[in-house]
Amino acid sequence: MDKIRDIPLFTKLSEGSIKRLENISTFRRYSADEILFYEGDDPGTLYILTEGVLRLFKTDPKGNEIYIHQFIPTGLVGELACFENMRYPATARFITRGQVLKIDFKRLEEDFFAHPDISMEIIKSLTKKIKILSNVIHKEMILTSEAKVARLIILHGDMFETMKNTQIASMANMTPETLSRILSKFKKLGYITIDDNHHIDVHDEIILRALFE
Amino acid sequence: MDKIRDIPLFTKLSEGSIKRLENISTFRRYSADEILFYEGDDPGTLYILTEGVLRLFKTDPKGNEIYIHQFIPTGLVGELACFENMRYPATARFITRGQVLKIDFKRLEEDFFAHPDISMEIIKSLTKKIKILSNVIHKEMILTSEAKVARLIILHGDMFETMKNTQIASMANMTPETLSRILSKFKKLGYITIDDNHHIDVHDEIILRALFE
DNA sequence: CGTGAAATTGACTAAGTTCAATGGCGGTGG
DNA sequence: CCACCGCCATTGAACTTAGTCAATTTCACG
Repeated sequence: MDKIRDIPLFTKLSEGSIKRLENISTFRRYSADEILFYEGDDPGTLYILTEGVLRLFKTDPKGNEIYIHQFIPTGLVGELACFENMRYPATARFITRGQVLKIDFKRLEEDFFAHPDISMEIIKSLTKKIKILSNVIHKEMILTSEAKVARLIILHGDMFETMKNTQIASMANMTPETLSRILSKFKKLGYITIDDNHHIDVHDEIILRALFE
Repeated sequence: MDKIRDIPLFTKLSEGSIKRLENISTFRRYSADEILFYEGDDPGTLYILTEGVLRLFKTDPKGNEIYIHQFIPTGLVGELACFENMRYPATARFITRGQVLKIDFKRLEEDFFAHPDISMEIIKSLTKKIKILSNVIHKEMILTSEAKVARLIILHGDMFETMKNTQIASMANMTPETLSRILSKFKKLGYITIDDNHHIDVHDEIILRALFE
C-alpha cells in the first residue's frame, strides 16, 4: 500500500483533496525494531500505519517497557499529541518492518478538519483508542497476575501455541517467572493441562473465569 | 443552568436543532452520593454534566474504588460506551449535588452526527478523555507511591490545606497509612515541613521533582 | 548429539496493604 | 467545665503480591 487513495480514512475524498493531501504528507518505510517516535518527543506529525506491526509502550523509571498496545494497519497514531499539542505519551517501535504515511498535522488541520467523513473517522479512531486505554487500566490496575493469566487462557488460549512464554509475559506486563509459576499453579490445581504442543486444555472454565470477572 | 442553549457544546446550533435536541433529551438533578451509572450497565444515554462534581471510578475485586477522574461542568460523560456500544467501563457517582442532561444517543446520532461543530466538540472531548486516561496510566502504573506524593506536593500543594489526608489518599489511590508514612519520611529527610494549618513548606523542590519526573 | 535459548524453581527483596493499637482534637451534653 | 465520643492521623508488625537473581533443567534444532 503506497497510495493515499487506498487508506480507508481517505477513500471518500475528492481527487483535489487527495492532491492537497499528497503535498503535506510522505510515505516512509521502517525496518523491524526502528523507533517511530519516543515518549516525550514533540509532536506535529500524524502517522497512519499502512504496513507492519507497531508497538506502543511506556518506560518506567527502572527501564522496563510497559506494554500498551500494538497497532496493525490501518491505524491512526499520534493524534492525541497532535490535537492537544502535548508530547507523545508513549514510545512507538516497529515489531516487524512496516510503513507509515507521515502527515503534517498543522496543515491537515487547516485543510481537512471540516470534512465530515474525516471527522467521523477521527472520532472512530479516538473512541477505539479510549477503549484500548480503558482496557489497559482495567487489565493492569484491577487484575492480579493470576487473573491476567486466567484471562489470557480463556480469551486468547491459542496464543500459547504460537508464542513463546517470554513474549506472552511481556505483552501481559509480567515476568516470565511469574507466568511460569502461575501456569504451574493452575496445572497443580487441576484447572488446566498443557500438552507437548503447548495447547492448553481447560478443565475448569468456571473457576478460571471467576478469577477475572 | 437548565437550558440547552447554555451548554457550550450546543451554543452554535440553530433554533430548529435545539428544538429537536429538546425532544430527545431531559434534564435531571441528583443529590450527593447518587449513582449516575454503574460499571457494567448498558449504555444508550449520553450525559452532559451541567452542575456538580461527578466522580468516575472502577471497583476492584476486593471492593476498593479505583479513582479515575472527577468531572466538572461542562463535561461529556459516557460517550465511549455509546459510540462503541459497550457497557460503561466505570461507575459514576455524584460527589456534590448536581445535574445532567440525558440524551438519547441513537437519536442524537441520526440527527446530529454530520454537524461539523458538534463533531469538532466531540473530538475535543474525546481527546481530553484520552489525555485523562493516559495520565491515569502514567500516574498509577509508572509512578511509585512516593513519586505520587511528591507530585501532589509540588503540583497540588494546596490540596493539603483544604482536604483531609484520607480524601487525598483516596484520590491518589493509596491508603491513608501509606500517605502518612511518606509524608513523615519527607519531613524526616528535611524535604518539607508542615505547619498547624496543614500548609506544606517545600524546602527541596529539586529532590521532590526528581522523584516523579 | 550439542549448543544456546527458554522454562522452571527456589531464595530473597521491595512496595504497599491490612490490621490493630494508640494518641490527638474538636464538638457536645450533662 | 469537663468527661466522653467519634473521626482522623500515626505507627508498628505481619502479610501479600510480584519482581529479582541465580542455579538448573528442558527443549528445539542444526
